[in-house]
Amino acid sequence: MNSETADCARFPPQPEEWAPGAGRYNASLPLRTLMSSDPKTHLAELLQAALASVAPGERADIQLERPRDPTHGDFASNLALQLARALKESPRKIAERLVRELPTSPMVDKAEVAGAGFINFRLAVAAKTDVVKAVLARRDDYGRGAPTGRKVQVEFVSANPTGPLHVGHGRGAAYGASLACLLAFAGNEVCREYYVNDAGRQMDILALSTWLRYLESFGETVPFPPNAYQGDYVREMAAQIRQAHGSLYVHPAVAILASVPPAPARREDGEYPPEEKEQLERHLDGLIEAAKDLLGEEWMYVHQHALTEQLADCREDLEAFGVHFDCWFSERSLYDTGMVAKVVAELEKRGHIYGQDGAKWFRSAAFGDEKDRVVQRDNGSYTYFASDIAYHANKFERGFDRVIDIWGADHHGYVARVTGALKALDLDADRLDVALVQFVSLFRDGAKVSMSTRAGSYVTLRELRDEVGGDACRFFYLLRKQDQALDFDLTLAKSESNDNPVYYVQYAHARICSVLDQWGGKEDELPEANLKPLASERELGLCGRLQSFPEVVAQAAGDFAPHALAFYLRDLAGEFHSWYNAERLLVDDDRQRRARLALAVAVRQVLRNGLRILGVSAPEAM
RNA sequence: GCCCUCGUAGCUCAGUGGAUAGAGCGACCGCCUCCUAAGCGGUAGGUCGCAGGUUCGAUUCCUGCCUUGGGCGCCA
Repeated sequence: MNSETADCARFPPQPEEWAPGAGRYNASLPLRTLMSSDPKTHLAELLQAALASVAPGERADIQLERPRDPTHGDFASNLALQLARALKESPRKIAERLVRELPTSPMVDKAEVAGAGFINFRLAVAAKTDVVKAVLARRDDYGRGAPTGRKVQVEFVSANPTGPLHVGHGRGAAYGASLACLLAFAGNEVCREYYVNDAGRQMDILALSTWLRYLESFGETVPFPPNAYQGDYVREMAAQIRQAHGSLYVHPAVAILASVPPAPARREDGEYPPEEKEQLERHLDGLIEAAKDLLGEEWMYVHQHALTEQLADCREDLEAFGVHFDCWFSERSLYDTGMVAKVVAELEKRGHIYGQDGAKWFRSAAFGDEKDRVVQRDNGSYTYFASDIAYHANKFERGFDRVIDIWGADHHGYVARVTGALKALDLDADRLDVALVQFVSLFRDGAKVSMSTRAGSYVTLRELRDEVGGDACRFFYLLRKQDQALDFDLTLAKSESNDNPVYYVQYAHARICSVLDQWGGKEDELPEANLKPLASERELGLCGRLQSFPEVVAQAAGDFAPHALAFYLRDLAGEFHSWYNAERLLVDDDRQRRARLALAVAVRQVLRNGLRILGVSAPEAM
């Protein structure tokens, strides 16, 4: 025991010693809470006690961090620096007094004042190695947060079911799935939802595209609009319909075009001036109207077929990517149940709607948006915004404590209007979080892969998975904060080499499995191993890393930041590899061998728990 | 033009109101008769965009400027 703490012999402290009546510290706190087995919590309690003694009545947010520099101990607190102003005393002096008043603890080897007034703690060896037992006891649950009782909804991907998912959707999928899993692991009840935009114009365009391809196959060729869906999957759906129903839906091309505004002359480069673009849109809408008129009830068959087909494809794609949803929520159902009309009426009742130019406008500017927005057009149809309000109102009705929307960054202009609408409806907009996912650029051999949705030349998620594999996809997507643009290096993700960070982490897991195989002993005896032999700097460092896993989980969940977990796993794997190279695990000495294997198994467990949250597999051999 | 976002090592990126700002890749020098070299050790590499301000302390917070990307439809 260090001389600075030698005079601090009152342990356990008597409550009245560190909890004066005027103090805010809870004197009735049971003593055993001072004996938290988690070192960080324990240190915070010790500091709280010292604070109550040094500065009765003073309240402070006890912060403990793990210093990067090992000479700064295992934990450091800036408590004295925080108090300097209030106490009008130098931080170092306060720190010295705090250290003097610190209750002694078997978990603390040394507490010393350093630098500007930091208090550096060095833990007793046993306090570090005990984490191995905790990990081996809780196994798959190590790091799991206590149930919060909170219901959280994460809505993500929600791509229009009008074609294959592309690499941008893949990022949203990887982020959303990992975030949902992370939030669940942190103790929340999580519902994963996909909002299906099955009511809008885009779906009509897809149905029209399919029908036009179908007609083509019968020789009834209507020039295919450049702003319709170009992909081959449209032809496939057309062929399916033809196979199932023959010529049932055929109408003469001339009859279709009769009432439709003409399209502008075709431009091979696909670049149309603004007025021609508008003309194209009018032409497309005309075709949709004509299709609806001619097909009548049968239009809905084509529409439904396209929707079902694309949704199934999308779902299959996501499942193969390890992304699952608890709920697929239909936009159309919001219209069918009258929810959209109801919510607009409700806004109207509250005086937040006014009419102008024949349309209904919501006063979103009064609720933090840049300007007011139309919710119902002059032709009586509702805007996408209207159904979005209804959808969010519905989410809140379902009783989630927290609603998280994961949107493409190009939707960021919608955040203000949606939160505005919630406020206007007297709903607690603070319960809504919108996480914006930035764009993805693919790089192959250092060169950017050009993608254009317009030209239909985008790389699909499926192609990406086929090329680099699901694990590398998930990991690479998560290696970058979601609100930052991502450069996805295909060459690196594909390389089965030491350059590839996903293999780096997985390899650590496989290595441990391999060592255990060679050991051939009984793994279930390891939790009882005596951990005394764990004493090297690397071993104790690894213990500290394992100890911080629950903190990393909690922090990452709070920040909606699964990438923090990916970085943690890379660090953990790195520390393991260093240890593995420096020291043999399968040493002759049985006691030491068991201690090391116990630590290795604990590392493997944490790698597994972390990888599972990220949706990456933990292979036993590579 | 207005709003938001970004700027950290050659490259790709973490990070934080506090101690000497980190990792991976690339470069250079080493390590397999030994538990998987998909690994490890070491060296080099920085005015944390620029200028002010708040603070005991700013790469972190605030303001301005420059820069990156995005948003500003009765589109979805």
